[in-house]
Amino acid sequence: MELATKYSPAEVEGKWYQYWLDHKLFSSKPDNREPYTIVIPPPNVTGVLHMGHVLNETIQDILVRHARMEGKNACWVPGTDHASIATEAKVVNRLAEQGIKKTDLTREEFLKHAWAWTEEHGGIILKQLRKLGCSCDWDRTAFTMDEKRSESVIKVFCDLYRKGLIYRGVRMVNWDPKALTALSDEEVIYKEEHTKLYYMKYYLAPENLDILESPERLGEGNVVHHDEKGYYAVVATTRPETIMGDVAMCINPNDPKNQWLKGKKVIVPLVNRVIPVIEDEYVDIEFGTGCLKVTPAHDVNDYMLGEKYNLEAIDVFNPDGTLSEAAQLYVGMDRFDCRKQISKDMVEAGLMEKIEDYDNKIGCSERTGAPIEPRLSMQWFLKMEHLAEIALGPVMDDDIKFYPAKYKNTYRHWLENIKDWCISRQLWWGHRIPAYYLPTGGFVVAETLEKAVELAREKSGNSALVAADLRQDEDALDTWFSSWLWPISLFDGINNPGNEEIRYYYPTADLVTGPDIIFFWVARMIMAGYEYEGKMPFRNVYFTGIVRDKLGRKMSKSLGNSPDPLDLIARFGADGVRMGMMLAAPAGNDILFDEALCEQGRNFCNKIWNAFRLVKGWPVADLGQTETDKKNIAWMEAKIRETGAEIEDSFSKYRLSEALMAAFKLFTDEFSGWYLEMIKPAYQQPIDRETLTATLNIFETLMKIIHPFMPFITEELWQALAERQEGDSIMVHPLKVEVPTDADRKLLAQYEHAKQIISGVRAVRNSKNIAQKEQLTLQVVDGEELELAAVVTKMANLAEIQYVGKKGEGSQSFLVGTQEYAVPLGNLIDAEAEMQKAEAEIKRLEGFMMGIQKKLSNERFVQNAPQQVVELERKKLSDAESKIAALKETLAVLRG
RNA sequence: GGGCGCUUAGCUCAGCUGGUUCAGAGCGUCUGCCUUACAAGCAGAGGGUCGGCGGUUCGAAUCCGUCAGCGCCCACCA
Repeated sequence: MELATKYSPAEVEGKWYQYWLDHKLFSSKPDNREPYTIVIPPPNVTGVLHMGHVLNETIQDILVRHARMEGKNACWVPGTDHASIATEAKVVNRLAEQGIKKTDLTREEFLKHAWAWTEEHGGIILKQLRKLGCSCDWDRTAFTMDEKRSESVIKVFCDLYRKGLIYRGVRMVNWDPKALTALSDEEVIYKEEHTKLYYMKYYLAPENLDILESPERLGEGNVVHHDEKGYYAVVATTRPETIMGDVAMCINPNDPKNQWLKGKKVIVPLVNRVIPVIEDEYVDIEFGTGCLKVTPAHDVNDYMLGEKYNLEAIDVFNPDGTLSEAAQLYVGMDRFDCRKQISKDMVEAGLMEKIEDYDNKIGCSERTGAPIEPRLSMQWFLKMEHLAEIALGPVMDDDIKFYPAKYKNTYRHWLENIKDWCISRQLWWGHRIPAYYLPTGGFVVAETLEKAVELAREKSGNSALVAADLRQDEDALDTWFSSWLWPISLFDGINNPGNEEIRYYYPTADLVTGPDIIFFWVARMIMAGYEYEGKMPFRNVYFTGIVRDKLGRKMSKSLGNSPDPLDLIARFGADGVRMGMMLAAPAGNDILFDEALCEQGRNFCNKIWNAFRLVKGWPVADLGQTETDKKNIAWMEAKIRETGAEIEDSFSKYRLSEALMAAFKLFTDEFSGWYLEMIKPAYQQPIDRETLTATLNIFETLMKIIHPFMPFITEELWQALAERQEGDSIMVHPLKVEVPTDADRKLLAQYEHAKQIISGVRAVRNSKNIAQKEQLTLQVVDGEELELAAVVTKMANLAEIQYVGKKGEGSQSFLVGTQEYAVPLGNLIDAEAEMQKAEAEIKRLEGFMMGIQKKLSNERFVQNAPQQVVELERKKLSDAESKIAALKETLAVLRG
């Protein structure tokens, strides 16, 4: 069999993925093995694969495949999220392109379009995951809006309603004027913006003017403004367009500047409405002028004041952010246009005291980016107190472990300050709220229309009531109201409590996700988990970082710095991309992604490939095995146990990049660089059968170790290493994890010493420009016989090893530990340079010794430090002494 | 305004509860090699007073304080 010198992933990856699918190798059914479960964070159904997914899904696949190689029953459940607001926005946009307005459609018509869009684009991303090698159990593919999941959501809503945890009411919510829906607090992101602070004049009402005939009588500290038109207070605001909704002015009762305003009335500029001055300590005396305009309909704090002082709320905006009839002025104008206009009008009318630059934080919709409008509206809420309570302890007590643990703080802070969750959205794409309004007023909540009718009859006492009399709530539920059930609903635990699957797979093992959705999703899944299963939804949460480019910038379409994952896979292979991504991904940090890392991944594949070519290319013969090769094999096996233990340790800490690096070095350095070179037969000479067999076994073990990271090439080579049955796969042959023994450690140390001798000889070669082919002599100076003489001879290409009392003239020496070795080179030696080197080294060692001597002569050190440490220092000292002695001898020889 | 985290080689990072010659790894760089597995490779080498200052200690990259720079999260100052 002729093999190409370069590995070509394209020919290999598709073939094996199909093979895995054909033989259902990712499929999982409950059995008596230990389960290992991961539920995928469902990507948006209409999304496409980006680098963030590559990171996230690669990590999950590594964990799943690793568990599978441990012999666990690994189950990775895939699926997609309906992403209500994002998808609805996309559908609305597409309809707009066709000249169709959403408002022209009925709910049913719109949903038809939305489903069509979902069918068309849905699942693309799942197909892309296959290119990456993800070993999901595709038969379990779910969708947050499929039948089972929808049923679960509705059931949970009804249950929470009956428990009294869900209520409906008019509240101040975050309104997205672009998407025309309410949002939860978590969907609002704050952006720093340069805005203006407007100082507006609120004239004193005429009936109060008499009191101010002699303002100086009001006492010290009052700041009273007046101009030709009269006396006025100044209000600073960032939102002049809301003055039409002003119903009061508020001052702090302890504010000396504004004592004169107590009990007075002022006139809203332009609007000319007379409003009272109220007093509340909420007002910050230092900010602006200490006068606050109160607009209960358009600010959360003003709303609170309104509640407290029983003020009217005048809503001056339409849902889309234009001025409403209630505003009376600027009706129909957009809120931001209105701001400009009103500012201009007030300046012209002499009602503006001044305008200052001001940096402000503006709340914006996470999805549409539109600035949020605080708005009073009727919404559905979920009470969070109880749920927060049951979700806090398990994380703080590490029943659920967070990696990195620092997110525990974030989590706690959120839960301890949690507010009720606004779960209704004024959208059509989503789970429709199962509340039904009665013709006579009031509503019932029920899983089905039939049940609703029943309840409605009871409630109204009208037994003639039929389905057509009921009107279902128009709103849909927040997407996260379905996502939070995901680990349960995937195993149908809501509809079918205690079924075999939920009992077997739940709690799941690991959740891999970004810290940006810790509140949206992670925390809420924990709540739902304890509320509905009485157990955690997952035992560990691995928070990934954000994928950035190598300059540390976030990847974004506008910057054009986000590579297309499929393109990367085409160029480097999926294994190469997976490795590149993982090398860049230390746990918990942001990922600075660089294509060069995929190159390293590709190169590693090539390395593995060529090692395979070498081993497979050797002719075999029954020659009998040498003792040296037996020992070489034992060493390699010990090395595998040693590194294997390290890798397992890294896995247990979720330090996957470290595990991968260890596997990489094991294969490249130890196996390819040392072991294969040690056992390699001379050119065109056969290898003995025993050594070859052992080597193939070692190769197979290495493939298993690497498999979780690079599934394709390891399957390809595993299949080629021996005759395999159709349907067999590397992934159903678990890797036995063994622990290194004391004998292993002894052997490893022996080889380590030998490797250093070999490196020493190579360094001599390098410094003297001696060709690799030229055989050298090695002298062991005043030392014992080398245990691995044969290995050293072969690897360093020696003609002979001599044991000498003193090294001869014209040789270059080096130390391994305290043992001196020399390579005779005749006239190649530059005595002068050698002497200089030796002298420099002596000087360094003497300095080193002085430090230790100082330490050892310090009585407090000798007394206080552990005996072990003191001993070590003494050994360092004696080692240094003997090294210096050897070097001095070298000098003596060089001097002749 | 609160809270958290980070700063170690040119780059990206590891160094756990202070003590092995502890200052490390990968990549990059430099030098020499197209040595019949692999130039997508091999061999070798150079490179950091562990952000600054102060403290605790026999001993600090590691613990404490402080300053500087960077980042993240939370919060109703209009």
